[in-house]
Amino acid sequence: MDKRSRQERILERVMRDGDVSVESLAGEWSVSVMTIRRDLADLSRRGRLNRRHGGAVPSRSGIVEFEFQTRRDQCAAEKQAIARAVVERIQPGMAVGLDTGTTTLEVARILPVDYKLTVLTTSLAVAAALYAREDIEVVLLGGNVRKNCPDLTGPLTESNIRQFRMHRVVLGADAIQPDGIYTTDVRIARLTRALIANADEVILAADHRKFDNTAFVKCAEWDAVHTVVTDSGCPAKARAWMKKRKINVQYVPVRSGGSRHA
Amino acid sequence: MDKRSRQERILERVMRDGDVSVESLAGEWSVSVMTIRRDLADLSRRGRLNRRHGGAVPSRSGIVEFEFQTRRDQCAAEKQAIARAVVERIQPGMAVGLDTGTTTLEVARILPVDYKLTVLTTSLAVAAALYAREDIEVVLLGGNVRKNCPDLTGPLTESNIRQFRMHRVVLGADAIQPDGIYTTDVRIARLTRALIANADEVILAADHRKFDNTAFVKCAEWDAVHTVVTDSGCPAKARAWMKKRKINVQYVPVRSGGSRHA
DNA sequence: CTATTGATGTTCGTTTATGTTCGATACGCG
DNA sequence: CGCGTATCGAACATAAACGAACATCAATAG
Repeated sequence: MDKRSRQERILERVMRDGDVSVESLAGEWSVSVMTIRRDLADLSRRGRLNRRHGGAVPSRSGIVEFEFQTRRDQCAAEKQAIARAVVERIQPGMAVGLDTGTTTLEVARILPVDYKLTVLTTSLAVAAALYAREDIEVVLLGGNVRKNCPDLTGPLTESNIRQFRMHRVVLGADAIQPDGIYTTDVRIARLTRALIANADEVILAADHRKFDNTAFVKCAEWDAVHTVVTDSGCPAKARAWMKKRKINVQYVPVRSGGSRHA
Repeated sequence: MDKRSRQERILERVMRDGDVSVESLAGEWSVSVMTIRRDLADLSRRGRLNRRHGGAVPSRSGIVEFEFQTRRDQCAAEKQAIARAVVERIQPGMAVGLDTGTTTLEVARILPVDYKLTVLTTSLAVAAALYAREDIEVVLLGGNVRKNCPDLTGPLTESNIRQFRMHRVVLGADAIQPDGIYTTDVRIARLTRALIANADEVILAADHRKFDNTAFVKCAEWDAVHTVVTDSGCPAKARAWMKKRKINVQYVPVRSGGSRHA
């Protein structure tokens, strides 16, 4: 148990139990009380909890609202396969806009080397993934950092997007319905519309689960989307209405065991 | 077992076990710990896992960590002391601009809780550090992600800065001379000037080593700086010319043995 | 064959994480 | 309020881990 994970666990316990004692924490991982004291001092300094004599209490008085992003990535294999199909639609030298989300993040991770791409994104995770890439120019579109989600939104982001024309824009989505694409956050929806308005070609990358989901905010009509890339788990019903509407869809085959070996 | 496949296996183990130690990995393929360390540094730089003292843990998508991969921070103690002095000059409700650099990052890390601050920054590290803070609104000023340094520069950043008026701006610097403040990157210098132009009060936070350094680009004249916060290791010569110029300086005491020059 | 390159191992000074000691401080109780 | 006890944190100590620099070896190119 290293320092960082121990501090995370301490936070979890503080949030769950309301208050914790130095002694009990020290016992839990068999470390000295001094180590725990240092952890608490650390966390307190960063505003994650409040120190008390003998222990600590949650920082926000009573309100426990810290969601740890423990939710595992459900369709990891599908997303990787989709990402591979998406990058085939990206040519060297292009300016590519990457939306926020785990699927687009997967796209960022497997962008081919030496394509001399310019990537524009609102996602801090995408920026982090591409940060070390010498061959890619990364433009982070400024804005307000969203809580509980590592990305940028707001009027600044919108006006920034309008300054760039992109050859490709890769969109994620929370829900896909016959009447359009949906997301759960109105701020994200505004950005999605801005991205679409400034893209030559819009690619929607979404695993099959998105076809069963519902979400609040419509962020695009179908005529704005040029290509949909999804996996072969896409329900027949969805395939039917997409075919009917002549939507250009690519179904990526996914092996049930996931992708092995490279 | 070549490097590439070994790194893939490392990733598999990190994902499966949740965390791994350098030692155990080294044992697994009978390679030196240095090789594993290099592998982990590699993978960490690409965002595939997060480094921990003694090993590594999975990088959960949604958690962003930017780290300065530059050389070890030499004046860590001084910077922390300086940061403490800087935050005393920040009041609740303020809009604070934080320049890029390790000193300003330290300021971000110890910003008091429940000050309801708005922090504007060009530093991805600062944004990542404040990301979890519910009580702070973080605005990341968009721009091009600089290579080898987790921050944003370029015309977009400059025009973004001009959209905000800040109560305080905390600057770092690479070199401090009698005729002004210097930095090594002309892009950063442009941003520094923009920040100064939009700030009510400019605080220069710099450890004593900066007074011995030299750098290429002048980014500010002395009349633009309202306060300098440095540590007590500041050379007498620098103290003299700052006094002569009536520059408002705060010398933060640093515990014994703080500075170990070569 | 030799020069070059990339991966790996080795050395060594530095940093980090943790434990221990001890005087100062805070708490609880009468 | 005063007292005893628990807790605190600065200072010191130590072992492990770290990474820069250098050395070595194998594969490859010229």
